[in-house]
Amino acid sequence: MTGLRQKQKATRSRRILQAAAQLFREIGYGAVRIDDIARAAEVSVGTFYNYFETKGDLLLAIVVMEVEEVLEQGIAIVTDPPATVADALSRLIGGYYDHSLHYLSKEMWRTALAITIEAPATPFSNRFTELDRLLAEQVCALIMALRDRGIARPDIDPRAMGEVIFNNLNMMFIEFVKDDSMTLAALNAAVFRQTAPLAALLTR
Amino acid sequence: MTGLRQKQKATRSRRILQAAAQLFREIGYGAVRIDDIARAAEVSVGTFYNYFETKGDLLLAIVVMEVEEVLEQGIAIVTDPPATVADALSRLIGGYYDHSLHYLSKEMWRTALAITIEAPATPFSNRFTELDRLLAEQVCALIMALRDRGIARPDIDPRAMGEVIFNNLNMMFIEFVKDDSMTLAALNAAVFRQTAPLAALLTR
DNA sequence: AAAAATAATTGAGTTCGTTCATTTTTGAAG
DNA sequence: CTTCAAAAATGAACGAACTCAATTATTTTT
Repeated sequence: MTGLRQKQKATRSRRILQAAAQLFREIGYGAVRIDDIARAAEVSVGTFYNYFETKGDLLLAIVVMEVEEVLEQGIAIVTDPPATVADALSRLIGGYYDHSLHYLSKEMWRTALAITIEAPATPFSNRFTELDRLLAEQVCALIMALRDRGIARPDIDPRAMGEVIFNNLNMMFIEFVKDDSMTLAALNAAVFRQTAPLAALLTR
Repeated sequence: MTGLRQKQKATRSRRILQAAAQLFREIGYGAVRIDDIARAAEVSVGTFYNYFETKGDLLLAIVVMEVEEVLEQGIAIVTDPPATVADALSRLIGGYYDHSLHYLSKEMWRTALAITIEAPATPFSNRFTELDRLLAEQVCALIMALRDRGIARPDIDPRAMGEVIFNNLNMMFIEFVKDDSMTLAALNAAVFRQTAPLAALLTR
């Protein structure tokens, strides 16, 4: 039962997401009106709000897909990490960063990050926060893997170190999206400069 | 020349700021309309916009005053730091945190932080970003002071360490204001747990 | 197959931040 | 003291996100 309805719901949800993602990239999140999205997705404004709580929650739905891919991609590095602490961290962090502008503009990231702070209780905001936690856990898992292989010192606290390193890379990502003129290369270099001394301390 | 005008400008600016600060705390930033602020400050809505670019920029003006006090307060600790790395960091960071809710609610912080990410180019947003940089520098200065006194190891990179520790405390503060149920004690404990292992590595 | 119940769609209306053409106030010059 | 130019104040009008009462589509019941 509920065959046609469910199918229509899925179709409409997809159409709204796709239309919005394209418009956000093309003319910018701020310049897109709900009316534009509704028209492009061939639904009414009222229907839009049956599918997403707010304009911002729709943006977060798009961002969440991106972060899910990043998380997936990181698994490989944790499973089979590079041979030094500095290399392993650089690879994981660089992977996160390089993926970040694949589907999203800096403006989209700025808005998304702002929303997760300001309105942390919508469905997709919750999901985003959850994904952030999983990313932090992934960094911890990498450090634990390095310790288990004898690459990192045995007497460190992988959770504390992982969280600190993750919070640093996260904050630096915020700096990056705040500044339209900052390149990915500059971001990677800045974070490497910060993380390398820590990696040295962590090394056996 | 321009005696009365300058005086009136200062008076009005102060009245708007005070009225807004009180209303924001009493009924919440989101619930306050520009009209409420204008009425409470006895100016028109149009005049409000002669003094502040946006509602958010007014909020940032209030937040900036708070951060300026925090920065001031930190100087004493850098000048005469506690005798261990862990203590020194705890005192400085705890000082920041304990001050944070003196004039501002968590909701005000959430909105302010969101705005500095989303709209980083207004006058007070620029000032806030500048203050953030100065806070990071203060943490670096503390580590440098500890190194100079022989409390921290001489072979560390104080700038890299300071930035990482600051970014961590900043990110944790964001987590704190996102969660209305999280106490200051819980925040301090969480950051201590993260920072203490680092402090141990930094210790001579 | 018709009727009743349930779910989903719709777009005009509401709210609130922001703008701007007009009016009022202030300071300087004659 | 009067006149004039510049600065500041004003509030009605605008735009865009979001709401909700009425309508339409789908599913279930008889």
